[in-house]
Amino acid sequence: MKSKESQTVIDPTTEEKIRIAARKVFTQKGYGAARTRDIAQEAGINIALLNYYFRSKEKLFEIIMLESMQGFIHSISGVLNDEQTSLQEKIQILVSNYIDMLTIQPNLPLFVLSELRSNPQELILKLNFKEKLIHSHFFVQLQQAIQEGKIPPIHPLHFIMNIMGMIIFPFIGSPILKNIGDLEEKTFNELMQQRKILIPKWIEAMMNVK
Amino acid sequence: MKSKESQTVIDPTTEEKIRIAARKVFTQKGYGAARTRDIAQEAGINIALLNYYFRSKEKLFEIIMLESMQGFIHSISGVLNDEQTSLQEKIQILVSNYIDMLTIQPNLPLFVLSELRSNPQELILKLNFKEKLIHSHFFVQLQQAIQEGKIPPIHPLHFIMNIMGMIIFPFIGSPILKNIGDLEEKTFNELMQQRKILIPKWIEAMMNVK
DNA sequence: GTCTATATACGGATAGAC
DNA sequence: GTCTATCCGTATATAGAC
Repeated sequence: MKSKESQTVIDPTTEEKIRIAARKVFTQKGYGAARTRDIAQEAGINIALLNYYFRSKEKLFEIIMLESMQGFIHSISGVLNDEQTSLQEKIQILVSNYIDMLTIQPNLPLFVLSELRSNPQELILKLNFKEKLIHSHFFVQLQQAIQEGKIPPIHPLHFIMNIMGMIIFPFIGSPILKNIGDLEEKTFNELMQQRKILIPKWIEAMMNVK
Repeated sequence: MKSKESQTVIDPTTEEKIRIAARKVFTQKGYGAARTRDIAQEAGINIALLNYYFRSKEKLFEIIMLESMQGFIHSISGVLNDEQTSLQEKIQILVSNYIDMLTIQPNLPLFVLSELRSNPQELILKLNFKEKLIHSHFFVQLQQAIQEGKIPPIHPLHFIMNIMGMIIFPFIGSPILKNIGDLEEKTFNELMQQRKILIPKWIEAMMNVK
């Protein structure tokens, strides 16, 4: 007789099948446009069962959203808090990991950012994004570099905006960018791979601008 | 007796009131989550009248979307095709104009980019984005600079991505960024004003990276 | 746990009076 | 042109059988 543990490896639980389907549909369409019918169909079950497990579309959504963001935060907080690496090394690793993640889940940023606008405070506060970043080793190093005059004395948020913008924007804007550059999915991904090396160099160059 | 022309100045036509309301609601919520009831209420009229003028939610949406994107394209194509300005000058003006526009309409990019994902081909092709950019004086200058070795020989799209990312991302990510940086609307906008000067410098620095 | 059938609510659109 | 009242399809959620 199978234990619940082994089932999760061999064959997804019904609950997991729903989770997976929900993540897919929600990230593609957003909360408002997603239909529980689509999720149920994608999971190979029916709406009644979906509600049996998750009570409502809204509850299901909250769980998926929280999971997505926690997964993201978890994946970067290790890098941000590694006391053995320099600022430059952290940026390199961050850029590389992030681009790999987005190559697999290119719709995630637009989904998260869209929903954050509707829900503003709640989720952001719950995840305590701010404290996690500000108290990270990365942020300390960044401020230190500014104080030591190694980096121009501008608001540290400018650097965060630039790094995130250069990494995330291509994925958010991919429909336009692919059109402009006549790119297939494959070529687009090759450009993203190039950016793993290029972005850290660009950021370094920026940091020397006075 | 007022002519229709003078009415549009003194007091918006009903049709215009609906347009304005629709733009507001659509950009805030996206097509799927926007309710015609909300639009009607925002415009101070009722659904019947909305359908009287625009036949359906979908038709109204198409008009708003087209207007938004045409307005945007029109506002930058002048800059991109000014044969009197250098590449650097174009970037300066572009960044400045763009940031001013987004300060007024901060929700526009997320709206457009979200909808483009659902509708992929249709709108992008209709607007002929690609041809307009590729045949612009800006793009010619960019490629020329690469050929002359003034800029590293990477895909020109990388620069487009960087410029757009640095300008647009802060607005798209503003809920998170404001939270991280403990920023009020006013302080956020001050940072955006700073970026009008900073971004062109950063781009110049990047372009010298080999 | 999982299904079918159904209640209930909501949203877009129209009919028809003024 | 503008309104009120209403229709009808669709979406979420639940009841109840298996």
